Amino acid sequence: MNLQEIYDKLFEKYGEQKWWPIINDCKDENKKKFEIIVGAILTQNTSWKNVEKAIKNLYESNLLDAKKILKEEDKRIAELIKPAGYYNQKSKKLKAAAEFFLTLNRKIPTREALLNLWGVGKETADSILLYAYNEPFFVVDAYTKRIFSCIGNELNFVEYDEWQKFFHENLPNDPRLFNEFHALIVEHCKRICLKNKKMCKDCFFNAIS
DNA sequence: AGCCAGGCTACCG
DNA sequence: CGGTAGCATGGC
Repeated sequence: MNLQEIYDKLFEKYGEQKWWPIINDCKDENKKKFEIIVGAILTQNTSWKNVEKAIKNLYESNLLDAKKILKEEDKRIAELIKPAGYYNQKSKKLKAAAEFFLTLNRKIPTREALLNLWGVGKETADSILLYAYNEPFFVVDAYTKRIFSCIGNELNFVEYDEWQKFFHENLPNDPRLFNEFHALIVEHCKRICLKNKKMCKDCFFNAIS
């Protein structure tokens, strides 16, 4: 199975995922981008359910806004994002990202600039580029590694960039496809491709790969 | 009760 | 350098 076939199977099974944004509708592109950046940071090693609560708290305190985040005290932000875990670190990360976002002045950030931000590593940088800016960067996370270590060509790259290169070289350069593909991978891993392998018997890739 | 979640940084040898 | 402890909540 090639990547396109794997994508088609997942899409057939789970359909369109519609990840972001969860609060702001599409009226204000700038706010939408910032919400996605906040989500990308808050979800680091954390279940999305908890992140949703944190984002909702920020929204209800009128803090889903770069300028307002910057002015607020770390302690207050930490309190609001508590459900997302690591709240002391993440409140600092949000401030660093808010400051960066404002200096962008509505331009698209480079991957290098994002990686220079404290609190942003490769996966978060690529998530921001792909989901907020619609730039064609394939997001590689623990789920991606788990599923592709198992199905298809049983990939076993070590470095993040090697994983990403494989997807970039074997898929059309289409951000919309990258976006949906990553979301579908996550969905399949939440339901079937578990760490404890308890659901492998129900994996529809078994019969194929 | 213990493991896991849409990682990253700092520090250690 | 490569490896790993620390960060922290909530769901199952």
